[in-house]
Amino acid sequence: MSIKYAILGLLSWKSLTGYDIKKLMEDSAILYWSGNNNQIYKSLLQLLGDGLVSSILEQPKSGPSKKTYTITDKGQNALKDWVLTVPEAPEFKKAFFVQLAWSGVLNDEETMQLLCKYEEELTLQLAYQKEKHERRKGYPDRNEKEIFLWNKMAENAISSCKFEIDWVKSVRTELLEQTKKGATQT
Amino acid sequence: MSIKYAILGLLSWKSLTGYDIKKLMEDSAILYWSGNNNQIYKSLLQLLGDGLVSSILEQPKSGPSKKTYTITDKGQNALKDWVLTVPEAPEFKKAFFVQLAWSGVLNDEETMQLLCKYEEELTLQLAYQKEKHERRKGYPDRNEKEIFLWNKMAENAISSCKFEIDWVKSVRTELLEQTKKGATQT
DNA sequence: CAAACCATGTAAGCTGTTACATGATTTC
DNA sequence: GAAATCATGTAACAGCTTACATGGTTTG
Repeated sequence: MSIKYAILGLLSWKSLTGYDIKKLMEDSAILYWSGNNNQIYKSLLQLLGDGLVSSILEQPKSGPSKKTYTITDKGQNALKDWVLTVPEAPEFKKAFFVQLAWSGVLNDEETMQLLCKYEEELTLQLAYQKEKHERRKGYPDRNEKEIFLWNKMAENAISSCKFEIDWVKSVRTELLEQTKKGATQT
Repeated sequence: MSIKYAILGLLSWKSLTGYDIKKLMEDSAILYWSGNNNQIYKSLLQLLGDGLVSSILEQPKSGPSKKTYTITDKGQNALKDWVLTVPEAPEFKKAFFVQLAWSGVLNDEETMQLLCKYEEELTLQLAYQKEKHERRKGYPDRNEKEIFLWNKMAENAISSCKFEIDWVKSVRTELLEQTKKGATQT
């Protein structure tokens, strides 16, 4: 469950509440989880049970009570150990490809419309990623290297979208050419 | 559960057993599931319950008994309806980025080694994708459009790997330059 | 005074993986 | 005769999402 290490990483930057973590995850291009309560609050309890974080309950005079979590030395070590583990290859889950795979049941116009809709989704996604990158609010910037890597990763997210848009555009134009050729031949 | 439609799609091509489907999924770059029994056999039972497929139990004189599944008219319609639904944007789950995000705890050499290992994983992945594409055994090729699209999708899988490799290479060289600069300045 | 936000948590359910269980047949 | 393949299925569990439940505070 690498979400635990995502949380641990955020806490290595500064002490946070569950709610803070939720917000940071929602707004992050890199920490790709949805930021739902269930996972976050459960993970925090587990981290606490494992002694990787400690918590302080605060009861301000005004406002709701909150638990602030802080990483422990044991947590810092666990994080470093995990960071050094052999990385996994990325997972590209392109559900649309499953759809496109069976587009044999469609006519040319329907296929084109499907490709267009995919491009629209990607364009939305791209705008979303760019916005996240430009806001860039409330994220670690402890040193030059960290700033550099976070920027590079955000750029990667943006370029991945662009790459996919270019791909779908090329498929559309090539498909159009094929259709024309087929029409003139018959 | 889009795996049901992945299965339905395969059955729209030809009648298959659960075991056939398992093998096809394992070897496919597009149908990204692991091809585990649990999901496939359960999905087939559900599809049967919904009347989207029919099954015939065969008991050959030699060899194990097998159930061959065939798509029904209702199944064909359900597939086409699903293919025409609004596509989702792809999910890029790059677990490595979570690791790299907290590489602030590492020194420069450790960071470099981490990036190198990621590149190795990607290189393996690329070879795997290429091999899948070259074998290209036992997949639908009902018409020119279908062949074209399947090729384009396989190329996309390969190019996505290449894109990621290029990214990690550029990060490595830029990071090396920064380290040198920092070293000469101090 | 309604909507949005702060803040914590729980319940139910879907998706997906690894591993287990069984048994026949084919290949080396 | 051991290992791989064909063929079906189940059990246990990890991961993730939506929605529910509660209640105070701030903003428009």
